[in-house]
Amino acid sequence: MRLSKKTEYALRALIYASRYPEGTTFQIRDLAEKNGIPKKFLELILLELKNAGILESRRGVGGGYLLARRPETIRAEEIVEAFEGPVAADAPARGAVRTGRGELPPAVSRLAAEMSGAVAAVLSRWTLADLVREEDEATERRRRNVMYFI
Amino acid sequence: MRLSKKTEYALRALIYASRYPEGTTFQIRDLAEKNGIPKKFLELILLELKNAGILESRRGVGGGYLLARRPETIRAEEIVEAFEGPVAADAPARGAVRTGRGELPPAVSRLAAEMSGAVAAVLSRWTLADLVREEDEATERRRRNVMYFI
DNA sequence: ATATATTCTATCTTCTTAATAGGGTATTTG
DNA sequence: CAAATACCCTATTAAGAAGATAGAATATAT
Repeated sequence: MRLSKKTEYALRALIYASRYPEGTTFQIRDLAEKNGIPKKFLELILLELKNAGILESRRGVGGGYLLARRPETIRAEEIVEAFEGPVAADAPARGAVRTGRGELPPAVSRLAAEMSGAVAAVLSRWTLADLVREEDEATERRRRNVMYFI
Repeated sequence: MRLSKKTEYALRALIYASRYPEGTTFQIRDLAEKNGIPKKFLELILLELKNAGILESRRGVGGGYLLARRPETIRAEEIVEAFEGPVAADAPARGAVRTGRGELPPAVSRLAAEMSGAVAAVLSRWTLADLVREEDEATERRRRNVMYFI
C-alpha cells in the first residue's frame, strides 16, 4: 500500500493551487520552494496534471499555473489515476497483479478486484475541496493544541 | 495499486495447501512445478509464511509444509501483511507515503489512511477458506461455459 | 529585444523487486 | 551409521521503476 512521490507532490501542489483566487496563477518556483519539492521534478508533475485536464497554464511573463476547474469538481480519483494508473475494480493495474485478467487464479484476481474497488470508492467520494478543508481543520487543531500548552 | 509477486505466489501456495487433508504435507518442488513458480523463490516465500505462523513445516524424508491452522481462521490480511507490510488505517506503510505520521500534509495523510483503511476492511473479512471457495466456483463456472459452447 | 515562465526530451541515479546460487541442518529409513 | 530427503539460511545478481536532474526550445508580456 503505497502512493508514489509523484502522487504525493501532485496532491500537495493541488492543495497549494486551491489557495489562489480563481483565475490567478502561481509559479512552479514558488510552489517548489515553499513545499520543499525538487523544482525540475515538479515541472514534470504539473505538466502531467495539465495533460490530465486538472491544471491550466499560461506561458511567458506573468504566467504560471492555475486550476482548470473548481476544487469541488476535482475528484481525488483523477489525481491519483494520473500517476498510479487506473484504480477501478475492473481496470488492469500497472504492476504485476492485474484484476479481471485470466493470467491469475480467479480467487487472487477477485481479491485484487475487491481491494481496488474499495480504494476506488474512497477516491471517488473525496474531492480536492475536501482535502483543502481537511488541511485547514488540521492546522486549526494544531494551533489550538499549541495554545493549550503554552 | 499493486500486489507483489511474492504476495501472489503466497496466495496461490496457500490455496494449494488448502487442498491437502489436514495434517498431511506437500513439498515445495511439487507446488513449484504445478504452479509454474520458481522453486528457490518459493522457498523464501514459504519460509516467510511459516515465520508468520500461517504454515508449519516438517524437515527430512517425508517432510514438507502444511497449514498451521484451518483455512477458515486464516485472514487474507495476515497473508498480505506478511509481504506488503502493515495495511491497517493507522499503521505506517513501507513506501514513501506513511499514514498518521507528520512528514506529510495532514490532508494527504488522511487520504492515505482512508485508502488503506478501505483495503484493510476487505482483507479482514476474506479468509483463505473464502478464496478456496471462490477458486472452486470459478472453475465450475468455466466448466459449465465450455459445455454450453460445444 | 528581453526577461519570464512553461514545454520538451534525454539522461542519470537510486531503490525495490524478482530471481538465483550454494551450501547448511534436521529427519527418516534401511 | 550412512544416505537420501527436504527444509533452512545468507548472499548476490539482474532488471526495471521511481525519483531526480539537465539543458535547450517555445511562447508571451512589456
